Amino acid sequence: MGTPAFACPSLEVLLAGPDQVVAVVCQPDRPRGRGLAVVPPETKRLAERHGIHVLQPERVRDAAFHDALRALQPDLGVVVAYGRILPRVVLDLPVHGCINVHASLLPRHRGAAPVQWAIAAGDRETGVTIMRMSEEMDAGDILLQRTLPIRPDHTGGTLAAELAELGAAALREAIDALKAGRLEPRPQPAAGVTFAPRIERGHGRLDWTRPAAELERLVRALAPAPSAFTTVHGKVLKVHRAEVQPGPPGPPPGTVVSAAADGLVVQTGEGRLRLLEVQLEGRRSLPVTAFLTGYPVPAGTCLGR
RNA sequence: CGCGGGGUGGAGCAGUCAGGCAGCUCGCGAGGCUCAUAACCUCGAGGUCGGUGGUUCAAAUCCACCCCCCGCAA
Repeated sequence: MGTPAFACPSLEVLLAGPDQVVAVVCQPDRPRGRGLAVVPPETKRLAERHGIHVLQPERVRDAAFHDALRALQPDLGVVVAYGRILPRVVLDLPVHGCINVHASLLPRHRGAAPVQWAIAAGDRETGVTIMRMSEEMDAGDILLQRTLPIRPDHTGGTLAAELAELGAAALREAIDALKAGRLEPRPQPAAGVTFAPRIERGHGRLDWTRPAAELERLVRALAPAPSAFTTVHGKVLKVHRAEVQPGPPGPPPGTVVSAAADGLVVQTGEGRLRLLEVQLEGRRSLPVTAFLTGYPVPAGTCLGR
C-alpha cells in the first residue's frame, strides 16, 4: 500500500523478490496540477506496468474495500507513504499484520513530512525505520533502522530519493529476517518523540527575523517543491537555493543589503542570506544574476511585505 | 471548461492597450584606457518577435486556432 514516488523503490523490491505481490493499494486518481487533469498515482503506474491488480478505495473504512482485501488473502501488508490512517480492521487483515517504511529515525519525526522537517530542523543524520504498524500514527514497534547522514547540500528532493532507496533495501532485509524469525520488535522509546506535519504552503514563507542558517535549511528542505518563498513588490518570489553569509547586524530583517553578480544578499535576524537561485511568480527559475538583469532589486528594498 | 502570468539576437526583460525604422541591461567579439581588474570608454557581430492562417498599404502589436513554459488553487 503506497501512493507517491517515494513508495516506488519499495514496490520494485517487492516485485523483484520471491514473494507474490497480490495487489497494490493506492489513493484514487485525483485531479492534480494545472488544468486539474486527473492523474494516477506513481505506484499505480508502476503496478500496471507489471500487471499487478490495483485497488483505489475512496474510503479506507469502506466494507467493500475490506472484503476485496480479504479475498486476496494477503500474508503481509506493506505500507509506504500511503497517505491515510488505516483502521485496525485493515492492519489486522493480513496473516502477519502490516509493516511500514517510514523516512525517519523514529520516534523522531512521526508524520507526513519527515524528510523535509529533518533538514529544516538541522539534523545531522536521519534514516528509515521499518516498523510494525499500530493504530497510532507512526508509533509501532521498531523492527529495523538504517541511518543516513544529511549532507549540507541535501535538499528535500535528493534526500527523499536516497531514503526511498534505503527504505526499499531495509524493507527487503526486514522481510527476509521476519521470515527467518530473527527479528525482535522493540517498542519505540518514550523520549524523543517529535512530529513532522504535512507541509503546507505557509511553511515555506521565509520569516526574515529568523537566523540565516535556519532560513537556508528551510530553503533546502522545501526544494525543489513546494519551495520556500518571500515576496518582492507584492509578488511571490520562490527561493530555490541560498547560502548563509556572516555579516554584522544591519538594517531591519528582510532588507536587501546588496544585489550584484554574486547574489542577492538579504539581512536576517541573525547574519545574512545570499539568494542564489530564485523564481518570480509566472516565471521560470533563474540564477540570481539573470533574474536581476531583467528585474532590478535595488539595495534597501524590503522583502516579505 | 478551476484562476492567472509568460514565449522578442546567447541570458534576462521592455515594446503589444493606441499597428508605422527591433529597444534596454548583461554576455560575446575587436579596439582603447589603466601598474592593474569581473572596472571604464569606443566600435561590432548576433533576431523566422513560439507556430499556422486571417485582417491591413503596413503586424512583435489586431483576430482565429495550435504548441510550449510558469505561478495560484485543488
